[in-house]
Amino acid sequence: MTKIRTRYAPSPTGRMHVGNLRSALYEFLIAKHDGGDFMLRIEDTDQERFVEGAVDIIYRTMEKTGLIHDEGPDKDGGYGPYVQSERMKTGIYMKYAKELIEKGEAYYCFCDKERLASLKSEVVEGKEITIYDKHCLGLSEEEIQANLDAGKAFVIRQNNPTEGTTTFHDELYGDITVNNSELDDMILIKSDGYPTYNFANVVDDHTMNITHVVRGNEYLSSSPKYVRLYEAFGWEVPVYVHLPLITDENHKKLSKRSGHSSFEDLLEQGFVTEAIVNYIALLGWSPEDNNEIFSLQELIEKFDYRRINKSPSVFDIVKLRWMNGEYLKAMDFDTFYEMAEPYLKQSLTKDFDLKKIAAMVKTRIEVFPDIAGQVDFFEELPAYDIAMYAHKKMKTTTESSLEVLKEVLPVLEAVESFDNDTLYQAILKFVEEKGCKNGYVMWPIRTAVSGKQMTPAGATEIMEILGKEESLQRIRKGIELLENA
RNA sequence: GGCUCGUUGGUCAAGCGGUCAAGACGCCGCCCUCUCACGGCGGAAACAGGGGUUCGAUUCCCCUACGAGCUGCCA
Repeated sequence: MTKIRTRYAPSPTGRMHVGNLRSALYEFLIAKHDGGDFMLRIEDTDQERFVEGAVDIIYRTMEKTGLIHDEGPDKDGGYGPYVQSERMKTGIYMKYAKELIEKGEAYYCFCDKERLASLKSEVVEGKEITIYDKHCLGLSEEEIQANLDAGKAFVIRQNNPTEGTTTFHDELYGDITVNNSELDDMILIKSDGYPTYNFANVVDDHTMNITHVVRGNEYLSSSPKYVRLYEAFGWEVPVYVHLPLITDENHKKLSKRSGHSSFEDLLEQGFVTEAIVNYIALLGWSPEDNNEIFSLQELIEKFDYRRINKSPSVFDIVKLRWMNGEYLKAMDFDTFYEMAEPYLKQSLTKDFDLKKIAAMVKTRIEVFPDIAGQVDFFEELPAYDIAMYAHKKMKTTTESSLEVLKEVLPVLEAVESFDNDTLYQAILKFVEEKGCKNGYVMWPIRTAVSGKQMTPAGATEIMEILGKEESLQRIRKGIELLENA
């Protein structure tokens, strides 16, 4: 059995789309699960869509997610160059295109835009559909040469048969057969001399010895044309694995509009890399057991591409949030703190013990930006409705709260050390003397010092953070509010 | 329009002829508890429809419906 070689072949057109990231992940996993090689190839044949800096994004993302390639532009494995624009300079695409012309599998086409536009076309859903009529296939050698000599712009098109059928095999979808009459004579070499994706992809995959071509489902219906190319060359057809699409909640191809279509979007929204990778791995694939939390290493061990689902899956940001929360809970505290600190500092400018606050918040947030809404009250007591003092389950009312607050204030003033334990013990003692439930006095205190319905900690922990002066002041403020009611 | 693919709870997803049709997220309830969260327990919720094949179909075949993708000198 030959060693598996897969490749991730992105176009540097901007951010890393999660669909592309998942392709890269699966390509990586398929190779690594089998001890194979994973390579990176940059497909920059479209100069118009090329975005400055996009290549760096690709490198950075691969490194951050741990999808380390064995070969690539920066790691020559003997199959370089690994950037298509550089490969083009070697003349490789033109050479192979001419080989196909000689075999009668491709031909020069000198048709200009006007002629193409005049072709019988149909407009469906705002898109114009034309099928090339093989007009230039009828050109004689002399005519072609004359055009070439005159420096006339040309493209090279694949010459597909108009009869019969073509079948190709996909590991997931099985055999797929199409009528050759459906096959358009797609362009192999563009008029600017660059190869199209379709052609460069085939030439590169073959010359780079790729054994498993793993790519998005959007290529499924054009795969027969690729297979024809392999066959025209007399090359061995690689193993194809087409991946199901990832869609948004409206079941449409995940687009920028969703707001979370790229890896960078997700990082900006406070997700951690490991959780993103984990979640994405599970979009379209599931392990044999019921586990859901996997490190990259575990994924490598467990990944079996035969278990990839065929149907498209919806990217569920809610579940990703849950999973991110799981990662945050499992994270060791120091790492968590390091990541949380910038968010804490954004909300808290006073001299608080941020580590203690971070610890409170760790099991209560799903993504870092959630921190703000959890800790805002430390910074400043919000304006609140005194109706909050009445809580059915705690059996408190505004009246009882006022009474409790007034009674407990001296107790708190008398506490020698204003820390959680001491405060808790002091209040417990008060509760015992009063003969009521804990919540009956804790609830009013917590409400007074936080001004919030819910807080990431109990009354005593909050007071410890706030300090004696601020805490007592907030309680007095509560008493004042209740008295004026 | 044509071609290709897909269709199990709201979402992810197991299942690969015989199951009371797993599990997870979310939702609801209960417990724990100084609120919330965490954690624990429980609940509601699905095989798109119609024909076959078969002793028996979620599973195999066909049709319909719906959805998606492709139909670019974009990938």
